[in-house]
Amino acid sequence: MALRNAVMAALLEGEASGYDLAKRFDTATADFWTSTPQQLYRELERMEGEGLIRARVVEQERRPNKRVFSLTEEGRSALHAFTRRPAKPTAIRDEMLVKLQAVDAGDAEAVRTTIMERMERARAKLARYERIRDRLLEGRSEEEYLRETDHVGPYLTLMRGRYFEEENLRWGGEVLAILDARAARRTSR
Amino acid sequence: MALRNAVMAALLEGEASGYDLAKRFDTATADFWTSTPQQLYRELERMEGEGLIRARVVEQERRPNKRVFSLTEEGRSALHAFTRRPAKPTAIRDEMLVKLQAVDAGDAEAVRTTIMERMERARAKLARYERIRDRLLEGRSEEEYLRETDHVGPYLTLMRGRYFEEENLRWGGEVLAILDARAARRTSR
DNA sequence: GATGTATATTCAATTTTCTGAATAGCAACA
DNA sequence: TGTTGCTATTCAGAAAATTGAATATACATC
Repeated sequence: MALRNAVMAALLEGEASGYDLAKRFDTATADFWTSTPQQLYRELERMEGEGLIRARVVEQERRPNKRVFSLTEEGRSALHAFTRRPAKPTAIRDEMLVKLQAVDAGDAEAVRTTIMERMERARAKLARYERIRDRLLEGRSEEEYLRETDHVGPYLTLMRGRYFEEENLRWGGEVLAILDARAARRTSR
Repeated sequence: MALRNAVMAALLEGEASGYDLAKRFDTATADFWTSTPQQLYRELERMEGEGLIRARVVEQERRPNKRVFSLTEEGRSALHAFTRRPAKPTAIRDEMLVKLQAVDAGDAEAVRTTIMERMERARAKLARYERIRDRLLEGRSEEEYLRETDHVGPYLTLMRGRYFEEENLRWGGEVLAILDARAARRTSR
């Protein structure tokens, strides 16, 4: 029942199809909530049944038709109620960090590779976030934007995503240096 | 089946009871993997059945007896194999960020409170991480420690946790300032 | 003497999530 | 002309996670 809150929050930015949402909630792109398409479509069905969202079919010429969802008034008020309830603590699950925790008994080279891949992914995410930011700002400075818009939520969560990935890169660099120094010492013995 | 890898990585640092692990994997204390006691005890049973860990009963005088688990050779090699497999991307789920995403249609005051609570928690976690760090360093500098120890994994993941919480505080401060400025503008209109 | 907190574990039911498909149209590329 | 990739969605089954208990001992505090 937690996914629906994330879905409603996403729909605040405008109507979206299940496919649109699936892209937004993909681990490769999401900055604070992830989900699979299957889960989303099922939840969307339920939410429509409960009147939180409504669907309209958009006929497309060069693509399969799609169902586009938007928030109902009921959904809006459910979302408002959600913002008043206490939030659960952040749930993190990161296999990369489990691997790193076990690096001393594991395959150091493989762990190193995983960290480098993660850094590459962080760079890609940062580039993506930067594009989204540009689209939001529309040429304005951050200060101007925040003064003029009545829609700060997406900007603030995006900011969080940006900081997170920037920090991933910084941390990853330090970790690689430490692992390298260690590997060098080991082979020289 | 992912929890077991985190459990094995934790047991690398020495034997632990289900209760010990439950504390380490608690959302309030964990830095990269969370789990409930129920889940842990069930998984520990299975892992023991599969020979990845072994248990010994410790009789205690002033407390209930406990079963203390340690890695078997089989567990060690399973952990080694895990470090060679590709890691799944980080899974984050953060209701606070969902609330913030929806702040424009929600209760701004409640969202503000949530962020302040999260910052308080970040401070507590940082203090905890600092204590763990001191215990690892034993008075040495970071450089000395990393040169001398053959056990860098826990230090590097701890570093990640520290950076993450520091950044939470920094970001939270900025967000509060922005929300405050917005609230001030709104009431003055 | 009661209440709350910490240790230590277990059971059962439900809900959620993940895995692995399958379908179907159209576009782009070799 | 075949292959791959993107849009768009659905089904079924298995695995994992969450929720809501319950039990028992012992210490500390009011």
